[in-house]
Amino acid sequence: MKRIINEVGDKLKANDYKLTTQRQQILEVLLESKDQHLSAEDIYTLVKKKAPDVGLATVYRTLELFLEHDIIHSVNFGDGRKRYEYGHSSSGHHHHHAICLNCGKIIEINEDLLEELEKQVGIDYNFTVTDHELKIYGYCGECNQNNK
Amino acid sequence: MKRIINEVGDKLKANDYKLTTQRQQILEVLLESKDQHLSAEDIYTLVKKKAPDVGLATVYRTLELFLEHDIIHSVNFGDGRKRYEYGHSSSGHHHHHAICLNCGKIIEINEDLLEELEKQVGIDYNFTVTDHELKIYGYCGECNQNNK
DNA sequence: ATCGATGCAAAGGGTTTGCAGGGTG
DNA sequence: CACCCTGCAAACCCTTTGCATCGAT
Repeated sequence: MKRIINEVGDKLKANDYKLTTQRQQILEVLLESKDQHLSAEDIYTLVKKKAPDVGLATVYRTLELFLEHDIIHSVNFGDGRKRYEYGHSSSGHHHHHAICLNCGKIIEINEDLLEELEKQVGIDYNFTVTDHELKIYGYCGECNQNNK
Repeated sequence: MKRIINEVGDKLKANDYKLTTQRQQILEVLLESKDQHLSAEDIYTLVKKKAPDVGLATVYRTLELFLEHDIIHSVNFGDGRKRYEYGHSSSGHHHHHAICLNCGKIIEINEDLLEELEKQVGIDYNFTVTDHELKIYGYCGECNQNNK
């Protein structure tokens, strides 16, 4: 984790931004909760445990900064708030989300069968694809079980 | 269009809801603007042309009602407001959206190469898929042109 | 000493809700 | 006349912004 923090620090410094204490703490929270899909408020609460004086505005401003520098990316599950995850979208990581309509659980999907579709879209619609986001809705195994 | 309106009316009546004048007008706006990705406010403005007395709350409540009855579905492009389209998601229609990061244009994608992925997810994650939503980000032909 | 970064509180934008009045069966 | 539906305004939630202060070069 230390390594990642340093990398982020360097990336920011390269663009004349600082990795301040608060920013580092926010980054730490994100790294400690990978694949948790935290909202800004979630992050705020977690950071407050380390640094009670942090402000919600700082969290928002930091997330914005991280987004601009491709340090994190955001996902929108349509529940009115954005979620944030460490890692940039263009890294080829490309994981998707399956959302259970019953319990709300979010499952990471690591298949990536979309290369072909991306290529096709580029050709058919003259569109240069830089990223994609796939959400799959349905019912998870547990909820299926319980509804039987 | 008349036919669709009647169908919707029947569907609502079957569940003890009425297709009131306002609801019908909202439905008409949605039918007249297919593939336009209207926000609630957009719809409100358009309905106001037909019926200046309509309230924004009614638009929201009607959209909610239509959503519950699978008459429309909503998409979230991450710009802070939901968009609404006539048609339910489980109809096999399944069109996707390509969003230009420069001009914001939204292009309908009608390919559907996701069946295979859906099947795989069902097997690998024990997840019953009912719907999916794909957003493709990048640059449209026009914006590519102009940036050269 | 400068200039970005922070915390607080207020403002903003989209959506929801409480309530009293209106319409329909 | 009962009950749903409506319009209005206020409330709500998440996010952004203004401003004075703080902190690191």
